[in-house]
Amino acid sequence: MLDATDEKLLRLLTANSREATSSLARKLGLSRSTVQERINRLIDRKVIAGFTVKTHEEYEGKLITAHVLVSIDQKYAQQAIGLMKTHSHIKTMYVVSGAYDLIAIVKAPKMEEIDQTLDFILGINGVNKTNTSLVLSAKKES
Amino acid sequence: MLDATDEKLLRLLTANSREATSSLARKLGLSRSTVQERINRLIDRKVIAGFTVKTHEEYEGKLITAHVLVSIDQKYAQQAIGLMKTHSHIKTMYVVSGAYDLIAIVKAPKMEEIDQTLDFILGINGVNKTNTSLVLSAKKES
DNA sequence: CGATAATTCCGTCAATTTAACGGAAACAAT
DNA sequence: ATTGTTTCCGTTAAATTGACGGAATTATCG
Repeated sequence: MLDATDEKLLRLLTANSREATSSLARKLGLSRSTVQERINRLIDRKVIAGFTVKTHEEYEGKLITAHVLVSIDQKYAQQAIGLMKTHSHIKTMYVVSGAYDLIAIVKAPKMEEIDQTLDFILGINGVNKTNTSLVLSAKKES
Repeated sequence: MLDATDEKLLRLLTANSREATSSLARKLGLSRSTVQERINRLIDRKVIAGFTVKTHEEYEGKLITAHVLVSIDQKYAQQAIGLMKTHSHIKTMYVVSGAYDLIAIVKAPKMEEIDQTLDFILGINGVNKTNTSLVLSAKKES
């Protein structure tokens, strides 16, 4: 579907969508018109939906984020997921396979609330283990 | 902080960050150079963090996603992060505190490529342990 | 295999856009 | 009124773009 050049182009545009087509072309070792066509193709093929701004969200930026891996007894899984869904600081949840069963992305303005959310998760019936990683910084954002 | 013009400009750029400065200027009723300055000011004032690509969820949706927790020797950390940044299937990276040091979000269309990416990560100097969770489904998305 | 179609690529030209100035208004703060 | 700051503008040479037609490469199929 996407060849290596498309992916590199996509990465460059993701890093800076305002970079001039000519500049992209130089970095990709292609002619400017080719890059132009590739971008148009990516748009036509619905790979690229558009170009936008990344804002330093005063709000989002100030939130503390934690990735919480959760291990749950299979028979309590649905119930636990249902409960966690309702918690306001649990922003995203992924059902996964691996050493854990669920990844919960927790965001809150204060560490105290992150703590309380972790306590909430640990208190849920069927949850037997968690592993929390506090996000210090994002090195690459898509 | 932001005047009405800045907000309108921000809205235009959010809709299409690749729009030419001249075109923005016409829509805003300002000279091109003024708009250029305003954009630079927005960047300097940390309102705009960057310009990026919006991808279609249909495309994103077809990708297999894995959350990879990575444990790295502190002294190799920067080097490892630099290397991982360049890998096309590593879409996002968080520096974290906890049992691991880094979380890499890996996305690829085929399981094989996920595998290869994990091998790539494990092969990096200083990486001593990883823990991979394959995303089966998202139960809640922010 | 060979012919044909489709895709990807490139160079080119005229028109537009950009970066980088210096200086004019507008606005505050004394 | 004066000084300083911010926002704005016009101007230039240099860079970039859009829009071609056609070459080179890859697929497709009879």
